[in-house]
Amino acid sequence: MEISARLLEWYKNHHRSLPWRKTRDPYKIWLSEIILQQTRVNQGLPYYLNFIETFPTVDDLARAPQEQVLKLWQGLGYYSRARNLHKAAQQVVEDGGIFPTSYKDLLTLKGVGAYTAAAIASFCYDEVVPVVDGNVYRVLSRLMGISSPINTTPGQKEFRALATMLISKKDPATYNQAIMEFGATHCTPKNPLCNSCPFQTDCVAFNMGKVDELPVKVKKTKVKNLFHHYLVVLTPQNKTILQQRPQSGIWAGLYEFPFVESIGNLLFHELREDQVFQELLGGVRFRESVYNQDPIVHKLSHRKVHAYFWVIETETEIPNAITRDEAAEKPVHVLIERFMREFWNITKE
DNA sequence: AATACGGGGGG
DNA sequence: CCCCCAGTATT
Repeated sequence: MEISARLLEWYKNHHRSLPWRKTRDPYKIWLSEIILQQTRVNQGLPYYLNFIETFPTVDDLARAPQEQVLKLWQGLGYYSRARNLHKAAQQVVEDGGIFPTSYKDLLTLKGVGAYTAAAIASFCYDEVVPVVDGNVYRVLSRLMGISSPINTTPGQKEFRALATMLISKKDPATYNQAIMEFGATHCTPKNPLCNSCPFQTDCVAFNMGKVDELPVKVKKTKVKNLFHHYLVVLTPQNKTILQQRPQSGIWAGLYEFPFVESIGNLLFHELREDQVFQELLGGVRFRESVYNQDPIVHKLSHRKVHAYFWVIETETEIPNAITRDEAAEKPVHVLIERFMREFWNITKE
């Protein structure tokens, strides 16, 4: 039997029931695909449900304030996805509220690349274009015994060509779902279920005992250390200060407490002399206390943030200070979210 | 062709 | 600790 036919047969018996598989609404498909970029189903699912409930249509999403979109995205990571999502919704609305209906046209949407365009085009419009995601690389590299690195241009070109040959022309939508689902739940990165695999006799990697060596990836992200000394201002009226991060770079556009960045550890008197501290609190009387003596380490794939939180209780009000409730409305990254949750529970009267 | 961009889960 | 995840945009 053809590869595609066996994949479809496997999928029929083993697929999970997921909300975005019950619809052909391009808005919902698109939203789910953006959320699922570099994100596992279990992590993305609650966000998907929340978005659909808050923004039932692309029009609702397009008209929302960007900050609301970011707030709903809070905790998911890769926040440019949320900004691009919002932008793309506005693109669609400006075009009359109808999504592009071809792979080529879908690529014009912000945040929609080769994978996502193929997913929407096949799922919604039965266009015969293969999805090539992490699952597909893994399944195909093992099945065919291909050791070309999956993160180089020649390697990706090779896998794309292969995927184009294998896709079912009769049912590209289900085929694309099937190969990804097979990679996600059966041909997994670690401990794949080879003993119950419909491709066992054909799988080159299995027959050569190289399942755990494929796919091949060539990279190593080096981690950069960052030291952030956050200034948690508390005024007599129990207000605090949040500031917005720049519109580019890590955590772009999210909010956090003002902070002093350093090369390593810092004593309070050094912190106090820093320009950031002076511009924020110069001339103000306060009482300081450190919230955490040891750094709170927040690890990302390419950063390791060593965070210290200093509580600065001022004797007078500070301009631009906001209430606790107002602060809770701002989109923040996970490091700040966790601190706020702990700290506000502690200081709750 | 490389690098930046989050956060969580599995082994 | 290291790897991976329904990738994309930018340099």
